[in-house]
Amino acid sequence: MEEKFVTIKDIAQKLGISVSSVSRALHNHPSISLKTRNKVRSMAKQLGYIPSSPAISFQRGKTGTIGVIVPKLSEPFFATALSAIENIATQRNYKILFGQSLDTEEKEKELVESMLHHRVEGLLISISKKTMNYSHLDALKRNHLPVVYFDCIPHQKNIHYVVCDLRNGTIEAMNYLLRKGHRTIGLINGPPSLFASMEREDGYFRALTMKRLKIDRSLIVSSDLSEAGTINAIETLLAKKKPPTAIITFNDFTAIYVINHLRKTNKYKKDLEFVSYANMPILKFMEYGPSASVEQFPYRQGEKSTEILLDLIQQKNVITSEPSAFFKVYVETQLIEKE
Amino acid sequence: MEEKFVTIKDIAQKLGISVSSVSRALHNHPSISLKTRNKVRSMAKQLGYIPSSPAISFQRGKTGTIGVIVPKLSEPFFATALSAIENIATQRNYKILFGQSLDTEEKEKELVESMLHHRVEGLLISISKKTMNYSHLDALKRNHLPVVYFDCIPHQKNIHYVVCDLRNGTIEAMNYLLRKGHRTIGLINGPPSLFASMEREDGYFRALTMKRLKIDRSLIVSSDLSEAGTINAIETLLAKKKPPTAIITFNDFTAIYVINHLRKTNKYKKDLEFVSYANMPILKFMEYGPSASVEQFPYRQGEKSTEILLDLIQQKNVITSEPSAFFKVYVETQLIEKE
DNA sequence: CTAAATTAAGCAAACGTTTGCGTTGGAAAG
DNA sequence: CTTTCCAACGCAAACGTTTGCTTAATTTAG
Repeated sequence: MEEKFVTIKDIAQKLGISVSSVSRALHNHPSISLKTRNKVRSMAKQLGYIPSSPAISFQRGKTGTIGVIVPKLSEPFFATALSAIENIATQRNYKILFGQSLDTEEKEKELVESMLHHRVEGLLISISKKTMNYSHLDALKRNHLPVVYFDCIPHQKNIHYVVCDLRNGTIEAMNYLLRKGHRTIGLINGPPSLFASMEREDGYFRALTMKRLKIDRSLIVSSDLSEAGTINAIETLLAKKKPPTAIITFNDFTAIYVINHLRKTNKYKKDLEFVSYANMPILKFMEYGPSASVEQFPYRQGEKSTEILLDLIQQKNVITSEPSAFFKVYVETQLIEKE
Repeated sequence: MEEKFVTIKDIAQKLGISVSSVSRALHNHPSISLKTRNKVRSMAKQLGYIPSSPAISFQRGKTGTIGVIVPKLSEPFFATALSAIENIATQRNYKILFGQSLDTEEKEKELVESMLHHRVEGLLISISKKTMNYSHLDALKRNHLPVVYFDCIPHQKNIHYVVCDLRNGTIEAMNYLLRKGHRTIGLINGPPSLFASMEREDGYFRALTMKRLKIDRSLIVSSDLSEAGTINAIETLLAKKKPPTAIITFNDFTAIYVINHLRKTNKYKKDLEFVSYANMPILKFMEYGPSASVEQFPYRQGEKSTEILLDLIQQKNVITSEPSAFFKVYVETQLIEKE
């Protein structure tokens, strides 16, 4: 009744040969005759032998797994990214150990530790938005573990990362609105602490500077990205003596919150235009939504970061005296206009 | 330069004591004096010791991981479910090994095998929609691996599963439409091979039977769930001499495809009512969408199935002669009406 | 003051697999 | 008939950790 897994030892015993021969037979080692090889194979099948990855990992010192840490999987961006990560990893015979930080520094720390315990061969991280202290990430460097950050990256030197070029994305978005004649453009940004917020703001300024237009800082308001916080933000903007005629919002949902609020309070005007980020697929079916959205290609980001990570792992397995170069990949955004 | 992980052997050597003492010291074993215990702890910290999970897993024959296989993570349902799975698993000190079948039987087979290799202690599977042959699942039974299926389950006896009660969900949806006066209700279903399709159909019939209304089988059409296939389906329905006044669609996206198509071809009528399944959060912000949607609680399904699985794993570790009972959990759906 | 009990530690086996090296037996070469 | 060579296989160590059993030193009891 007590089920135990069959080992090569069992096969060896049944066949009256040594374990090393069994091991070699299963790996098609040339020094094993075809006859025994076949005997071993059929006995393995008969007994239902399943090789033990833990034992193999242990003995070779390699686990064949990479760790992935994201804030929250229920965010479509990360779900899509993880989907891509799994695809690439599987293609290259790696398995995924997965964890979510839920945007807390503590859980992120625990996860990183746990990944180290499990001897993942590399780590893909999109860091928590609340992470201020990077000491747990330093531990990774000490252990020379290949790490690639994506989307949400720490403010550190000498790291590999893959991100969207949101600054340029924002410039594109601004140019789109400027081209359509808007001259008073609002920006409902995320929390100022976020790197993503800084990039949007930066792009916003750049676009105006490039066109030699003057900058009104009060057109930038910050939201905590909740529905209530966003409604607050839009009210602030519209209360201005000269309210914006177009607004860039932190993401699609932010835009939708705003538009929904305006419609409910009868303040909605068809000529108030919105541009947001993320380009959710559902967007093109929405009657009242942003007229354009900045596509961030989560799938590509996942793919690219995984490829880099796996390359780094491979590279690590060959001796090299070269000082390592650091990859900084910027995935081009694309402004998707609603037909 | 060649970084090797510090082992308890290293600690033992530095301190001139045995490895067993180090191991016990780190586990606060009573037969180790406080003095050596402290010496060991500080030396471990100083050398940067990180316990090797692979070694521990190997030696104890337990990996502390569960496997999760879903068709596609980019589907929000599975992303949300996996999010819940990870939460529960982490709470109970289990790690997640993750893979996607991409709705192909072959990949699913490979994944199941790989999970067996990795000696996961249990498996959570939502099977591929194209899986017809269950031989790879039988292998799991042979190895007495606890398995809980969720959402998409195989047509087999003696398995544990967690699903939504879509039959009742459909009855609820039907009653909602009947209450609103509709008497000719269409059903755009998914592929007939899907269990989920059968349940919808079953509920559809039941609802009509319960109200002693007559059944018109031609009001049920099947779609491959692509946009084109769905458009085909709606056209079939509307071409009838007595077209439906309300339609239940396989999911939210199906409904949206249909509505979008009707609006584009100027066939949209306000009184043609839609009810769908999934209740995507964005739905309540859509001007033209289903007027109600069947919430399937992916998060709860993920939670529940993980809890059951972990309980099964624990149970397995205590000797029991009782024949195992099989859990069949039906998560109640809820019809969410648009305000 | 000896015997028993207790405390603190060490020894060694075990987990499943891989792999360098050693050992056979027989065939080919001399 | 030796010697050499090769094919085919076995031996044993190693990977890092845990744990049952043993041992040594110290304390307590009688």
